[in-house]
Amino acid sequence: MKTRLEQAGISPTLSVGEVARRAGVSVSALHFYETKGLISSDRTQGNQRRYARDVLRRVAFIRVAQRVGIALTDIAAALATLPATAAPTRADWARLSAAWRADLDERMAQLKKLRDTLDDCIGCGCLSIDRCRLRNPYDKLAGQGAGPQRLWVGRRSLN
Amino acid sequence: MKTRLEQAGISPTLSVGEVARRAGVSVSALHFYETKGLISSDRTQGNQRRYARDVLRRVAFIRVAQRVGIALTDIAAALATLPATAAPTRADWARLSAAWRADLDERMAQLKKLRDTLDDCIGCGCLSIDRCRLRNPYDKLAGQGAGPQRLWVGRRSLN
DNA sequence: TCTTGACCTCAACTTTACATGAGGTTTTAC
DNA sequence: GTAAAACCTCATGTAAAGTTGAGGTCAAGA
Repeated sequence: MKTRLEQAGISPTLSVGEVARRAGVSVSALHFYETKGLISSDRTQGNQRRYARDVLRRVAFIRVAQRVGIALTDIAAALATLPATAAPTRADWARLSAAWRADLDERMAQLKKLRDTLDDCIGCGCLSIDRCRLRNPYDKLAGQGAGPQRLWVGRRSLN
Repeated sequence: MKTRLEQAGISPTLSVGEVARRAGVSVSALHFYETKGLISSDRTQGNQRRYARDVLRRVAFIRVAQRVGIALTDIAAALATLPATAAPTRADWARLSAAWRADLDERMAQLKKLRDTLDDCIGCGCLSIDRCRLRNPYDKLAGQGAGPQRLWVGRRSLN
């Protein structure tokens, strides 16, 4: 007997294939995220994955964060602050979001600076000297956990 | 006999070590950039690299571009539009800059959108549906060359 | 029931962007 | 003129973020 959700085509849990299709990522990527602890699943008797619906939110978050250049390990660290047991509340997400706000602000500022001054800055040669703010590869990260941390904005870790 | 520049500690060409120190990258990275065609050098009798001073500008450009998530192959393509023979003029850099402007604008907009709406968008679940603009992984790239091209903003190529 | 498509694990491969080390040569500084 | 520091090439290694494939199991529809 199907629930009303199921009759409406909405099952209470999702298979990998469903999540892959709906989140726009590959099945292997989902497996990979699971090995890295970014998402988790229950299993059926037959050992197949069944995801709670909030996995879609998590995966969306992962992709968006990756898109702004944040490494999976850092995303994992952030996601680890969400309750693993139940669907995170809005407040949980908001807290996580706040933790990243300073970092996102920094990235934005850098990008804006790059965009606004690329002509002048490169043209005048200031990119070639050490003091140019665009060239300074380090900056502060919002205290995520304890103490100050370093952020290499390129492709490295936040830690 | 040294030139006045040399007497002032400014030699007309730079060794790898010098470039590495001044540009804040490793020697092996410079070698690597050279194999990928992002920079080039003359050689001494003894086969050691000697760089023209504009290599500093190029390397600075490379790092900044990488920082905003652009892949080396794309950076190489952009740098290939600069004159290889002589030091690029300000206009050369400006042209290159203009070619990237739309892309940088897009990235900025995405980042801003992410920052501004992370709370609401994630909290309300809109990140989990397909229509959310933050989740749309494709967008247009400023015509760099001929015809429209696709941009996967994550870590993939611009092409 | 039975078959076909979706899943499972695990190992091996891929790409990007370098780093490291061996073994040998050049420059520079005294 | 010699020794140390810097450089050279080439091969191999590394980390991140997956992908691909083999060999086998599960589940849903006719």
